[in-house]
Amino acid sequence: MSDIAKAAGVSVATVSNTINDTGRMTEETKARVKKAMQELGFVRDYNAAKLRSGRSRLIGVLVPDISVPFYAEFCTSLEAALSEHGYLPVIANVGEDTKRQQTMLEEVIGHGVAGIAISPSAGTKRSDFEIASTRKIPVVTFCREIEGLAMDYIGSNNYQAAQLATKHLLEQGHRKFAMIAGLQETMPGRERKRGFYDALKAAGIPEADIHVEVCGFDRECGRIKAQELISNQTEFTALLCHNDLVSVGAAAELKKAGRNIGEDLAVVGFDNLPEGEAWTPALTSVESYPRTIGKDVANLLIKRLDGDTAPTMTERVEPHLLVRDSSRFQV
Amino acid sequence: MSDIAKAAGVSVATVSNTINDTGRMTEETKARVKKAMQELGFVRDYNAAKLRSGRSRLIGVLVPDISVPFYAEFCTSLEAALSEHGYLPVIANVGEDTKRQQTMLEEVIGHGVAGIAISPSAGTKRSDFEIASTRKIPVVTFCREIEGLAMDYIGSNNYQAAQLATKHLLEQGHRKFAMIAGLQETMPGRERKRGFYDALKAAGIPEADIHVEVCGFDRECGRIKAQELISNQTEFTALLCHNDLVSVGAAAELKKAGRNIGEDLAVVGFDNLPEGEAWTPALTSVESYPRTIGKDVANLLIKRLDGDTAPTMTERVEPHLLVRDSSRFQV
DNA sequence: CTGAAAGCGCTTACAG
DNA sequence: CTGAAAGCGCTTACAG
Repeated sequence: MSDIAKAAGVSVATVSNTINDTGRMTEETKARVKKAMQELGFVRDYNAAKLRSGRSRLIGVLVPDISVPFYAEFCTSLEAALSEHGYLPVIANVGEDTKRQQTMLEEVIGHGVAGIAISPSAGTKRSDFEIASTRKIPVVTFCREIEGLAMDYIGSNNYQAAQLATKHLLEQGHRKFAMIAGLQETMPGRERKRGFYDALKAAGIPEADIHVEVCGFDRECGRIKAQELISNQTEFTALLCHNDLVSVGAAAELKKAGRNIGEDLAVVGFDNLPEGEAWTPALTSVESYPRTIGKDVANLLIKRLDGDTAPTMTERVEPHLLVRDSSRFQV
Repeated sequence: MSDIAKAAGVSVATVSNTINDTGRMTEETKARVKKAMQELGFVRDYNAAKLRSGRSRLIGVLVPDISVPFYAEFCTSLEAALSEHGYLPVIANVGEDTKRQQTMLEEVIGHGVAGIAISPSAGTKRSDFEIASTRKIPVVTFCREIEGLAMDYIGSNNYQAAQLATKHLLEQGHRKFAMIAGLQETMPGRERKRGFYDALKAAGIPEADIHVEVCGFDRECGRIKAQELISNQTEFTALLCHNDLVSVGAAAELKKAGRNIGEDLAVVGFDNLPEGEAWTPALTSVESYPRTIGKDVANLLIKRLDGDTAPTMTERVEPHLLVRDSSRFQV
């Protein structure tokens, strides 16, 4: 910076003022400085700036696994919104591990991020974020709502999503239900199951006709749980799965076992993955809008960084049911 | 750091030496310092460290779009390998825009990254990387090989992949071919087309029985080009598509038009997307190993950062054909 | 084995 | 409107 100050015949303070456009100098001076920057190929050092000013343009993003389509979509949308405001994401995959989450939180703070977006691992406690709050680094949580955390949160309304799906199945005339629910240690796992259950109870479906299996989040566990349903000869005409990955796995097993999906068996999932739509029959799904969530998380974070001190907010994005051939028929 | 020096009754130099484990002090001193760090909740400031030492633990990652499954897988694997060595990725989506690529390159360098992994946009020139080479920041390119760039490159062997797929189709007895090729401004677009074409010429297939359409990379353009093939009444029993997204789009149109995929028409794609496998019939695909590429890029970058000055290297990961129902039949 | 001090590249009161 | 100087939190020769 002193090089370019020399070249332009001004002081370094003037160079800094030009870069940050504090508007304290004449257009003529600015132009001269900018010309020198061009010629010398100047690239501002954000690190040094942050060291002095305390302000940073990096945002820490902690997700379980960015290769999961939901998070990939989320990150793309978050990155786009951040970059519009001059911010850049530092992304870390933390899996389902609170230890690693703590390490990466520290790591990302060590790198001087201005704010943090995090989908907290199951078992996260309020105190895990002390390291950020001490430093007044705003944190926005998403997707995994943790009870009693009292922090900014944006995610889809999982309870409502499950109710939508279940009511649809009831409307199609189903009376015997099964669900392959996700990990009950996570909020989406619990909420989707609760929505399913509540909708059935409200419709007067007896316990005996509601069967729930619990598993993880992938195709493989859909397959395994479907096999169990088959070998236990559980009776059901409607199957709700925690997400479309589980749906695809379960549907494949059920098809193999001779069930006609879309004719005598309805299968419904969540998250609207292309994979479910590509299936034959196309699988009904509840869209949960990862792109909306990504954009909203970015904007909330930026608002907080701009000094917004409005009370902690919780936003639950409204889901949308996409009825496809796997559940369109009437029983 | 001076606080913890005071607490431990040592100088800041000793604290720094403890953190960086330069091994210059007694275990006893180290223990005392570490205790003070714990108690005061010390988090090292990488920015300040980088400012003084010039060393950084951030890696810039520039991809077209992280929500494309191939790149999502790539990034997960890259991140895992980087984080094993204490590095963290700063990720930017640059689309297909060399202007934005230049901006983000500068941005990422401004944030003090130690190295850069980039899938260069079509039209990237050697001089676009001057900004990095001037600063001696190692750059590893991937997926998009740019001719005459003379830089480290890791990607899949697209030519070989297309040959694998085409030879398979020849072996199944096909004699009339169509291809929906990807953008010819990109190396994968050109190489997959060239591999297809060369394999057919080598087998003595006449020009008249080779039909090539060129489009983008998504389902929609697969759909559009398939419609064109149908309305032009192009004759073919084997269709090769630039990737599985295109395959799915094209296959859907062809099915609608009454073609029996897997019986009188073979469809083959690339990248082994779950979506293609979920299709009925399951679509044959060539796996191109994004996770291997991600890991290798990370390791090469780290080698370069460790001072490896071996000549520029090019690695082309060998592809693998996955034959599924869409092309298993004999003509 | 440990400490005092300079300096990395910026920003920011403060003075003029 | 512009400049001189201090200081952000580290690392690193250098001295002891």
